[in-house]
Amino acid sequence: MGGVRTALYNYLYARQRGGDFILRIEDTDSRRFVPGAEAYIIEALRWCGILPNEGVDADGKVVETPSPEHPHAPYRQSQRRGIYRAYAEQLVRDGFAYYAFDSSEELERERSAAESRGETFIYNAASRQRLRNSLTLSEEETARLLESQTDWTIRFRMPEDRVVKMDDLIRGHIEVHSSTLDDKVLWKRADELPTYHLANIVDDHLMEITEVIRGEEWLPSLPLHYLLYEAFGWQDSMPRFAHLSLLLKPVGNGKLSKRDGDKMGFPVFPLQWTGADGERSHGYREDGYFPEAFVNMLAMLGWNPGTEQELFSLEELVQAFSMDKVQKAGAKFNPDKAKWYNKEYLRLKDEKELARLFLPVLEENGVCGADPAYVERVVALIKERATFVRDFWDIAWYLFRDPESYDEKDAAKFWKEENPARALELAAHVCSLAGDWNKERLEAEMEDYIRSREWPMGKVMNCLRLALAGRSSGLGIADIASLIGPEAFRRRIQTAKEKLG
RNA sequence: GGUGGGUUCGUAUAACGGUUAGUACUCAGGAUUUUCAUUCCUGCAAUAGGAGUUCGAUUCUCCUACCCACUACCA
Repeated sequence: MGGVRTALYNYLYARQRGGDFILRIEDTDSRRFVPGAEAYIIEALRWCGILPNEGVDADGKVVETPSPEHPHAPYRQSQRRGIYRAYAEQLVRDGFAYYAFDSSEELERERSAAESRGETFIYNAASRQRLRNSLTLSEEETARLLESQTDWTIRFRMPEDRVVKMDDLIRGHIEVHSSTLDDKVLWKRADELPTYHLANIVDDHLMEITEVIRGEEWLPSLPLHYLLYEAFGWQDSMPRFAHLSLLLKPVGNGKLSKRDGDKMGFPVFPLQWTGADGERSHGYREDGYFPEAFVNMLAMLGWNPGTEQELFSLEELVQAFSMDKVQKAGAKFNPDKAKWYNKEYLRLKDEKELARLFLPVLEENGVCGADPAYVERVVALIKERATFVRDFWDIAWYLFRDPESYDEKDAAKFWKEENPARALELAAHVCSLAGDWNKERLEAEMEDYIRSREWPMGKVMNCLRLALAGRSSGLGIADIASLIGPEAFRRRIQTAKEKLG
């Protein structure tokens, strides 16, 4: 959800300003490769209608070289691995980076040693002079190690005493002192791949990125990114940054996690996702949410239009979106509001579309070959009672099949005294009516019949509903009768007479 | 621990330094209805705490508290 929201804000911002929304896959950690993840992202964006107009192809085709449709190809960093090393070495040459030969074990030792002293180990100006790197080793030794070892890295040489001044589109001006930052690894010899920081800056530059809208977890890296643009001499074309607050769990503290959804019964993924462990997580799509509702809900989580309008189409969002209305604080996700949005969108849909979506649900429940026109009439009557299309069945199953049993509580409450007899008499009268069985006429006839006899309307009607629908709650009797028609009406009355007595 | 970010009803949010602090969701009542649902009406409920600036602070400044993120050869 958080990822979709970030993508959405990027999309809205880009489209509003006539820019391009580019999908780039940042897969520089070979150990964390997840099969199917990229295809999942593409499909999720497509379901949401948040379409990148440049980037990896939707069909997963591998684009190797730039072309008019793919001016900045390739778009997977794993396919771009060849370009990063030269940039990293340029920084070494210019004195902004250096080769580091410390093994993970050595660094681990440093960390635990610092911890036992109640301090935190930090690889920067304060410690790099006593560690094994090209700044402390001789030129010959460095050359030898570069040649003989395969696990060295290139680290950024964080300035010792600088105040890094930054601007964020959402948070305004921010300052951080460089002494609190560390010498981040930029490139790893072991897998010939850059880390996020290097790859991101190089690619953003090469791809002519003008705005970076990303999650708040990146804010602490922003000074490093500023310094990298500076070291490359690209500060004039540096993109503008906006750091979005996180999506928080509905109750308690902390960011939204997969667990929260499982526990409270709401999806946290746009689409159903099956992890490597075979565990399946719910998706908004599979749970019956409309993509428009999902997107609308996400848009309003951390942004507001400044008006009281709550329902926005994607196009309206493109028009209305503005970065200065984006909230700085994290937003707790509210599953009830998500449902409310779906309900609103459901009633906005026309009957034809809803009937089409209802058909498979009917088939699942053994109703095959339903007449589309009939289903449309049903849907028109019940759509305001539902949140999801799948609710239709619970609401209106008795418009497709005869009840086989009767709710015991309802029967005990209504099927007593002289009311059943009256209901049956009324039913007989209705059956005797010749001509058109339309709702208005049936309603008027029944009302007249009951009123002229001074019967209790509710009690009699509920007996009829019990006979027709198997329970006392539901649609109006005239609605039910006009829909199921005289034949089914007679049959159900007869069955009720036999079964309920 | 350090650094950075954040803080208005339970939740999402609104409010040129001047409002009875508004709206939506949820919840509770009521009206309408042949029941249920819808719809409509009403209600509950908030500026984290403390200083300061000001005639006046939700809004500006500082301190405190609390929350979050980061602090990897992950992104």
